[in-house]
Amino acid sequence: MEYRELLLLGLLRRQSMHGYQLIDFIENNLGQCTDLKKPTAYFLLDKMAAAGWIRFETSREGRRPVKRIYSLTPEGEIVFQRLLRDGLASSEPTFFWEDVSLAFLEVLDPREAASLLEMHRDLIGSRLEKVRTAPDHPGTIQWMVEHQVRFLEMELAWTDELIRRLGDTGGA
Amino acid sequence: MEYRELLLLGLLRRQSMHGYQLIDFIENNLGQCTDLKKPTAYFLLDKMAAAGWIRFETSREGRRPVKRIYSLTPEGEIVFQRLLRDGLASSEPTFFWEDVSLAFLEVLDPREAASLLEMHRDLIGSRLEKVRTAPDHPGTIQWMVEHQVRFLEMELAWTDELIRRLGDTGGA
DNA sequence: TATAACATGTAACAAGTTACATGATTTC
DNA sequence: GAAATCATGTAACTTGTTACATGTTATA
Repeated sequence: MEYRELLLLGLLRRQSMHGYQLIDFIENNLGQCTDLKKPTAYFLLDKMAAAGWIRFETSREGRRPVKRIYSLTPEGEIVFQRLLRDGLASSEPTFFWEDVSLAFLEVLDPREAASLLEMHRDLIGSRLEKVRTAPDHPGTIQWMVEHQVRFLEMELAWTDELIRRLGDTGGA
Repeated sequence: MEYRELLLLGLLRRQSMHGYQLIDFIENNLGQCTDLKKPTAYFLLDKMAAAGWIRFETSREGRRPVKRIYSLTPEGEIVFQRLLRDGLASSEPTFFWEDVSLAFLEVLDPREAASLLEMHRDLIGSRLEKVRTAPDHPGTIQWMVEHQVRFLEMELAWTDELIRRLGDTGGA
């Protein structure tokens, strides 16, 4: 699924913007939920403009580099509607590659394993705090953030349980 | 992190095997938690053999293609131990790209959105059932599977709540 | 006056996937 | 005799990242 395209189309649908603005919004507001990098964004904007999904007007302030202000075309709206429906109804498997370490946990001394997992838990904890304390977003964008919170809470509880299990083994 | 390498090293550490056997085991036993494809596996085995992490003996049954039976070298053991510890203590952000659709949910009629989310939920439900009914695995490999179960349960509850929220909006 | 922010890109690389190629053996 | 399984790979492609390039304007 072309989620990056969907994201850009959806944001442009709400408001015409230039590339830098889009990237800035995504980094500052959705940085916890996405990771769309600058060159990727510019590349996709070019691609979608070539495909006729978006078009741009150029504008210039002072002698700064020319800005391209992108907006959705009618074809872009159709693509947006399609991607939105496809994305909602579908479900791609999520793999936790980090769990490969979990699979071989028994190799380590339970105490060392527990202390490593405590570092892991702390990292999750600080991410959770960051997402929780972030300012609210308008409309259903907030639901993206909420989902991330639920996920991190689950991860925290799960890691705590693993540490407890290791404690039971090690203490026995 | 080189989780695919860690997985192969860890499995070879428990038992020497040839490539096909490894891939077969991963597909049939860890198919719900990983997605290591055949060419990737063969490529990584070559790479790790060249790096001296594993070595192989060739064996042949009848006139079938020669098998390469891989086993860990002492250097491979060191790499395994390092990757294991790094992987356990670290934590990389998990992004839910599917949630981009969620961010623009308000665009749709709540009833249509709810029915699309119901399809999404059913897909998660059937995945959950599949993981739950899979046979148990020895040792901490089972923890990988358990984590996946926890995750899918969370996803199911979350999707159900979204559908309920949409119902509240639509009914009011 | 140096640094950060504004604004847009290119080029090279990395990782992994898909589709294809090869050929023997067992099972239906 | 056809299809599935055993066993190993190659080549081309896709996707996205990192590092680099360019030049302006506001801020410390």
